[in-house]
Amino acid sequence: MSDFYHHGDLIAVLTTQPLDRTLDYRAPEGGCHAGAFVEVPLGPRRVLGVVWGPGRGDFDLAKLRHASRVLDVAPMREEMQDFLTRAAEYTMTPLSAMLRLATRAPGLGDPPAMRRIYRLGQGVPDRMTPAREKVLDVLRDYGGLAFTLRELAEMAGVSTGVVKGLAAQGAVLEEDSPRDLPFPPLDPGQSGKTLNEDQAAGADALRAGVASGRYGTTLLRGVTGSGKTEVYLEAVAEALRQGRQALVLLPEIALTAEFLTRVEARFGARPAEWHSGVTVTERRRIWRMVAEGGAQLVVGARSALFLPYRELGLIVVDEEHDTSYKQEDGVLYNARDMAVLRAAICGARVVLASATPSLESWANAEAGKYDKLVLTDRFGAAVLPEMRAIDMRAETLPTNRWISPSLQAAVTQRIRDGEQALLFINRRGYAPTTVCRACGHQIGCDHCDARMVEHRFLKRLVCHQCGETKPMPEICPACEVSGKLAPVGPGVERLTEEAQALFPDARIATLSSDMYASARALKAEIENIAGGGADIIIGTQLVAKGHNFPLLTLVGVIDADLGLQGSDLRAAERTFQLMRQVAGRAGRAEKRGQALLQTHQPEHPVIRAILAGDEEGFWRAEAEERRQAGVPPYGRMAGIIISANDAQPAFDLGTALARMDAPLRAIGAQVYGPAPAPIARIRGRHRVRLLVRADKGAPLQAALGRWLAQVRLTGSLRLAVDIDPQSFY
DNA sequence: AGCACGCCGACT
DNA sequence: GTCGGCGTGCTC
Repeated sequence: MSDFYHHGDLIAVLTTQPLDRTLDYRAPEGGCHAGAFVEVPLGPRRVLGVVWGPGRGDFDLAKLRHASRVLDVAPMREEMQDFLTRAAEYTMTPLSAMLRLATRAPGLGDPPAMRRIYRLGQGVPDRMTPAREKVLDVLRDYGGLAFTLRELAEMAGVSTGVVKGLAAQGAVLEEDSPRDLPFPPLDPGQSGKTLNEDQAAGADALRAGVASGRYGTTLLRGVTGSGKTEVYLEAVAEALRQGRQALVLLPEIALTAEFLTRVEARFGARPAEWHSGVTVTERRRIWRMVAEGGAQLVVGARSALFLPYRELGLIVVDEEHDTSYKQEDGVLYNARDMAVLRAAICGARVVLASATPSLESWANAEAGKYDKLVLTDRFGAAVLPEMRAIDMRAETLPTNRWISPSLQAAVTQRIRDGEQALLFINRRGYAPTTVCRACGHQIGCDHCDARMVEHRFLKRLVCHQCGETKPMPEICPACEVSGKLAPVGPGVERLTEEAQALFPDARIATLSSDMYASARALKAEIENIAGGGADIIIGTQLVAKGHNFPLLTLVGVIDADLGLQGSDLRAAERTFQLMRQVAGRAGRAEKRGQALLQTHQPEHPVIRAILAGDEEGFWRAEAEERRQAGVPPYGRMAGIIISANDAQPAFDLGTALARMDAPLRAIGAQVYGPAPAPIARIRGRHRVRLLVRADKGAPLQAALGRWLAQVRLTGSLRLAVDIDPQSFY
């Protein structure tokens, strides 16, 4: 805490308001440290800000106002300021928007909140009643622990009045305690699962990395069931031993529950859990405890990267290839890349874990920028599934049927043997399109350009883009003929219908995120299935994400060609990852599994690489194509999204920008477009996209800055830069 | 982000 | 004449 500003000193404050610079203020009464969270007057309001440094001095001194007060939270550390600054520069996002990500905790300005808790007292109640007895029993059972009024009443099965009555007589003690309690300590000394030779060597390497106390990234590769989690938990243990904090990022909230259980088994307590589903009070507690050191391990979604860690020693990015690490609205950032940036700034280690790494990470490891660790052995006797293509050109299928006779026979066999089969289709709903057989009209969303997807389960049409729903119309909205609207193509619900017809005696479970009211209901169903509660599982992408089904020995991929078409440069990579991931489901336990891919192009290089299990071959071929084309990771790309209330001004601005491309040409970059953006209309706004490609070492952001500074946005025009865009089609 | 200021069409 | 639409600019 070297930089201290005395009352009245000139300070620069970064506020959460969307101003792309700091504002000068005078230091508040009592002074403040650099990094202090302060409340400052701005126009008629008071807003949250951080003391970023000494004032710039370029504003009329007479107009300067004083910061109102210093908030009662730990000041932002210099490394966090660095991180936000560099993340803002990289993503070309205003710094204030980055600060908003870092202050997404409610009640930051409030004094530490207290709450009333109840514990066992010495007093004896005048009269003992059954209800009172129940309350005292609960407190005795939990030896000395204290609970809130509601918790205690609920546990005892009595009304809160009973607890109050006991408190009035001293049989129960009423106390005030801070609401934001530290998390229970994790014990790295407990022994974890027994590791095999391969895993033990991996764990040693990761531990040594953490112990070095210096930045470094390790790509941890291991097929499903190879014990990746156990291995990187040893790196977490080492960070805890060093007294440093650890962060584990997971791509999907649905995965956290299972992971938390594993952490509890390894370290004896549950870590802090951070994602959008966590309550407001819990978020506040986590934010404060992370800053004060009362949380050693955080498990969460990408936004956990912006918590105020005091002493971060390790970041694990699990399933690092997962596309949901890329934030696609608001601040556009890739949590995997930001994790590496953050670690580099604060001297932490990064572990990127995946069975099927992204090509970016694979290339970084090949180039020696990342360490490489490969886990090969699987637990127990299970081996990789046998993978085979079903050539759909040779199968005879009636219209509106998608399960081939070959796949049907394989499923029947597995059920007969008392095993489970999974049918994978990456499409939610009943049918992806609804077409009028009278006029050919396809029902689209009124707000977007996306097609509406029929969901029979919800009895509505749903737009998967904006979430808009409407009832299924009786008559065609175009030609007004009634009764001619027909579903086209398969979705997970329609596949379930087909499976019910083909396997009438089988117990069929459908796993699709929109069919469960809550994450808890979904988790319960997953557990039920894992315990043998179904013979056939029909699922979307959801099942590709790490759940463990011990009885599952057959995976049938309904449409392995989905994702191969299109000009998306990552299509092949994603298809490969998805197939490997799904295929990894089968045969995790003792039985040898099988994966069957229904495809119309069994000779396609991606399908062949999957079938051959030739990962290195796939990556090398794909890497070479990208190198030739000069695209990521062998070149740099940025998307420019221009949006407006009407399509024309957006297109005009795009065209104008494409013409004035001198700043881009100066660094050897090219512009493509304008073209309608991947989603040409969102919530009534029209979107146009330009793509910029540059060579690997080119100063892309600086050139983009000079290029875009040439235009001014008027009216409803908005412009957003997407560095390293994920979708190209 | 808010909020004020300011410049043009529809109303009392 | 004035009320109010929102497009533009400022906030230390």
